[in-house]
Amino acid sequence: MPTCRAAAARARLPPTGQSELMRLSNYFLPTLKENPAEAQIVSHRLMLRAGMIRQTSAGIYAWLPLGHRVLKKIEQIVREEMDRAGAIELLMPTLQSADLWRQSGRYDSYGKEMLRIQDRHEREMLYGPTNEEMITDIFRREVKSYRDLPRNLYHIQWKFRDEIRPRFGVMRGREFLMKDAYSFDLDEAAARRSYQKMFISYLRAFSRMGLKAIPMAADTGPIGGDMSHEFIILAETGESEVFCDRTLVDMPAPGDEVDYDADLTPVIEQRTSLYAATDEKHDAAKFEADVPADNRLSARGIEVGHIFFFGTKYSEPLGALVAGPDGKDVPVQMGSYGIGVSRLLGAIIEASHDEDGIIWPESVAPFKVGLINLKSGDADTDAACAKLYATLTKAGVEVLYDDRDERAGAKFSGMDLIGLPWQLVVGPRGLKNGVVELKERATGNREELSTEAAVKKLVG
RNA sequence: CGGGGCAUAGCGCAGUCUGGUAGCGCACCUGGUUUGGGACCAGGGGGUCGCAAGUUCGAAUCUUGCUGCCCCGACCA
Repeated sequence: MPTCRAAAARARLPPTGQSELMRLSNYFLPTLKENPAEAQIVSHRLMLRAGMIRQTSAGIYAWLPLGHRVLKKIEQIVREEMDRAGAIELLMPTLQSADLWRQSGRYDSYGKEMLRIQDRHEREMLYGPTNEEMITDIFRREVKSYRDLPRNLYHIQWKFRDEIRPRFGVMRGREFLMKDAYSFDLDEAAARRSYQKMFISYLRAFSRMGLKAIPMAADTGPIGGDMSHEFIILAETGESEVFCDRTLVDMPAPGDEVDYDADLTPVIEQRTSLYAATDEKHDAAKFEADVPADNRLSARGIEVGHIFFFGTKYSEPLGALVAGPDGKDVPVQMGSYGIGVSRLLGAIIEASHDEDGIIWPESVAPFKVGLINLKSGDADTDAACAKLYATLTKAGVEVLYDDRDERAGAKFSGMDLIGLPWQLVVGPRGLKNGVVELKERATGNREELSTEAAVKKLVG
């Protein structure tokens, strides 16, 4: 009965992602005490120091285990919010054929940012900087009728744009992970609804990551109108100058009760009626006329998402036609919606850190709890830690256990650096009195509790 | 792509001007003392000084070329 044996073997494996390997003594977390010279901004420095990434070429990074965990968390939040809004996940390749791009006319117009490659047959290929052509191609082959609309297809895939000057770590890398969604509708009114769904979905996704993202009017290119927004996180190190009504900053995102089938216009107008623009779209006169002086906020921001409607820009040249109710073929109305997944790590750190290190919002933290054994080798302390580790892990709490034979100070500062939301500190002195210490990274608040109370607090 | 800078041990740097065969701090290894906020003592390992050519008795150091990385600008999720 080989199947049974296999099942039994599988049952003995630890649950996904959580095992004894999450002991720091056999994990892979190369932290740095000093700042690498090449890192200029705080998020880049902290990501290097916290052992999250290492640069392999200009603007190209390897994701070390800690960084990889955060990347996956962010990716998952984006995925859940896309799915909730009715988008459908697929996965397109990173390498594309030049032919498609010739059809859309972008092969020549895209310029040197596009990384062009030849295969062994000297066929022209490219490493995709985006996927409008490819998704349109996939769509046009299969969808012929308005009855199959609307559809919104997305993937989360690595992109490459050969930036002239990559900088700021993962905020402006050449290779980056991006979620890009593409909507297909019969007419512009329907396309507007698709756009609105993404708008709401973005507000929710960023909010779940602990970010205050502000939608700002963006350039719509040849189409015009109000159908393009950038989602901006305010940060000193942001690349663009932004202007908006202060009210927008703390406006809460739509909650779980949001109904994507209902009319979303009021929710969106609540935001778009207030002034918000990046420097390219900024109109100083309008800003002063529309926004009371006290509410005028001019700051710097990081673009973490961009949504836009572009109508038939690709469907027409690529021949993505569907039959309407009248039986006549029309090009589909399309929109595309990007989120810079890898860039978000930098953005979150820019928005959430202090002089000691990163402060992860719980939803994207690589682990929820850092368990600190203050005296590895001490039988009682080891036993207490092992028990806490097992209990928490069993309850589904992600724990990174620092069981190394290091001094207390090194463990404290290391944990502060990597920024896990909670530090559970266990030492012989406390155990003698039946207590452990729980420190909240964000506030620095510490409290002494019984192990049971600490577990309850972390599990609850 | 234009302007500027840097390249010496895993990280941060000195040594280059004035050529004589490589050093400091952190990290790492061994032993000991320590142990509640990045310890101390002693010993030790690790470098074709980015690459190539040239000048010279001799090059990390001078010359030329190349490469990589960083900063400022134009461009972008």
